[in-house]
Amino acid sequence: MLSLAILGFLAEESMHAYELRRRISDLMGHSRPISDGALHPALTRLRASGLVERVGQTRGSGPPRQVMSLTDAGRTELLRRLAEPEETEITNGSSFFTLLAFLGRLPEGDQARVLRRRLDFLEAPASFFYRDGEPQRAEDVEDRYRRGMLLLARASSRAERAWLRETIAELES
Amino acid sequence: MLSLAILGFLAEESMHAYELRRRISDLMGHSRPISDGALHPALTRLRASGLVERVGQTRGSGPPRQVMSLTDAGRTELLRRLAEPEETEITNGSSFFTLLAFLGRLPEGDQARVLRRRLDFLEAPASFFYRDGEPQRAEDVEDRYRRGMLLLARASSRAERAWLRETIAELES
DNA sequence: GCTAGCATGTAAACGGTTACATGATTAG
DNA sequence: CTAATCATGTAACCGTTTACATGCTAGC
Repeated sequence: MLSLAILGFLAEESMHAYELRRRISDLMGHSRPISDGALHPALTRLRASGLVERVGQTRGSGPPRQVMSLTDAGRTELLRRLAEPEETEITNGSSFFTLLAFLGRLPEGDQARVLRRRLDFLEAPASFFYRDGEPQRAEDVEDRYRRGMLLLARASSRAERAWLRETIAELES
Repeated sequence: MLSLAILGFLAEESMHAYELRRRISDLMGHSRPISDGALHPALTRLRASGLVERVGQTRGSGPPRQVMSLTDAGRTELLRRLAEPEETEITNGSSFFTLLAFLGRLPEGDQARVLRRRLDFLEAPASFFYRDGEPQRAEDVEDRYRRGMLLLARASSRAERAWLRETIAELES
């Protein structure tokens, strides 16, 4: 998920690790900035796989500013990961949102295919708060907070489904 | 987060690790069941801290069925963690939802205090998609998917804030 | 002169996933 | 009889957090 965000942002333009960290934090919004202990090792792994390159701009003293860029292999890998997301990247809300942020880089047909996978998942009965095959009715949940969770989760799901249908329709027109 | 869910469910009743796993998966809904490699070590840690006890029901052969129960220390710790959640448990949506599932165990005054913390967080300008101190307008976001993310995140936030205000008002009446 | 923000990195500890290993019980 | 589900656990691997360590630059 972090590596996808790195590839995605570097596809837009080359930048320092520090700038990358700022953008990734902005994207996730809410939760606190990702740590250096996550970012730097992730970049090291991506460099080791040949997906990311870096060029040091030496300064008078101290460590040189390192500009990170995507290699051709990195660009290919980004498109592959966007076009053929793993099951958990469809299933897990925050992973899917990371994917969405860069989906515009794909050809429109591929975009629609990914959106449809997410829609199918959200429409599947197993997806949300079913009990014995029947959708659980909010009134049947005694606890106020469990009821609240159910209502909020359903409202989000409904809004996302509406947006997905609309966007798929736009892409197909 | 996993340990909180374990303490919360065991406060309702004693049960096997297997049943615990089923309930935790149901609670999180969408994403796949938590793995044994997460659950068993978590239970071992909770036992080591004296928060959970287990009693083996020996069977003819094979490993005995282990019934897990909360100790008094475990009950105290659960209430403490619910009443004084850490910043990330307020900030991170899915952590907060785990907390919510067991919030009803707290005295109502404490419940309201926790809900207000979450509401304050959601109302803070830093919370969602601000740009240079100004709320970012959806029309200004060129990319269709970034715009969608913004709209969906705002809709969820609005719904949750409404529910929080309503619930806090109910608790205070 | 100092503080906040810019900038890069390492190491230990922690917790989760995946894979492995085993066996009982229940329903078709 | 056999597949699915119930049931418990370990070990290797992986990525994240937290803490540590360093130094530049711009504004007050």
